Amino acid sequence: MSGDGDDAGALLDQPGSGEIELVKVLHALGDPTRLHLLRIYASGEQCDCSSERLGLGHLHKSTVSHHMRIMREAGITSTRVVGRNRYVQLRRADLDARFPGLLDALLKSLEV
Amino acid sequence: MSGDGDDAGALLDQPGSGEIELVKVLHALGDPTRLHLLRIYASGEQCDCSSERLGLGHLHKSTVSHHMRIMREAGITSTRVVGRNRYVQLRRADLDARFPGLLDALLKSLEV
DNA sequence: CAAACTGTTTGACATCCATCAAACACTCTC
DNA sequence: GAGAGTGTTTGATGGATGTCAAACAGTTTG
Repeated sequence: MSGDGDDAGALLDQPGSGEIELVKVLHALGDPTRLHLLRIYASGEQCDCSSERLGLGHLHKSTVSHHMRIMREAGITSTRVVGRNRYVQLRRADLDARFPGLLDALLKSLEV
Repeated sequence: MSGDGDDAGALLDQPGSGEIELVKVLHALGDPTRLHLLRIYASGEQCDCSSERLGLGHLHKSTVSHHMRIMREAGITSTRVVGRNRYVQLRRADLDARFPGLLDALLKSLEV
């Protein structure tokens, strides 16, 4: 059923847009797997955590969950719980507001 | 004396401008001390490693040397040996060429 | 309700990392 | 050349990290 009123799913805990710390963002992205995830989410994907589109088939599901948490707690992504799935999304507006130009520069750098 | 012909000092080993890897740069900057160093060097300083202007008096000199190496091997800084001093400098042009806009965005984000 | 599904949590483990301390290498100065 | 100065290298150590595996929790379906 639909639960207790949230028709779009509940949002997992995450830092407020003004609380995102640069050093945590950089630390989170200083890992190949999470940098790969940034690329995926930036392409507009909003897929669940076990999607094949993530390209993480070589990692255990608990490891993927671990990376998801790091990115969410750093303020890079937001996670919405819908049913038994988690939909992860890039916090593009929040990141742009806090660190103008950074995300765009990072995404452009990823293409190199 | 002047040594063997290098009047500006020898350059320590560093990756070529085309070999700088984004994930290594982000990993290097995902640390409070090194992010602090980035801010110092970006201000145009080109001081030796034990300068009080680095604001690292609380760290052992070998620890500072360790951070210097991480940043140099990531391609963020270049180190020139002059006499018994090491002059460290931000590789602004190389970083801009490889990752356009990234350094500016990072420095602007540091002001927040 | 039972079974399947999705993802988290906990534990274990090997590795990496930031830090300090001591020894070393190199350079400058006396 | 002896001593001082600057920074690196090596070793040690405690803490963080990435990974897997197993157990668990919530949800959907039969």
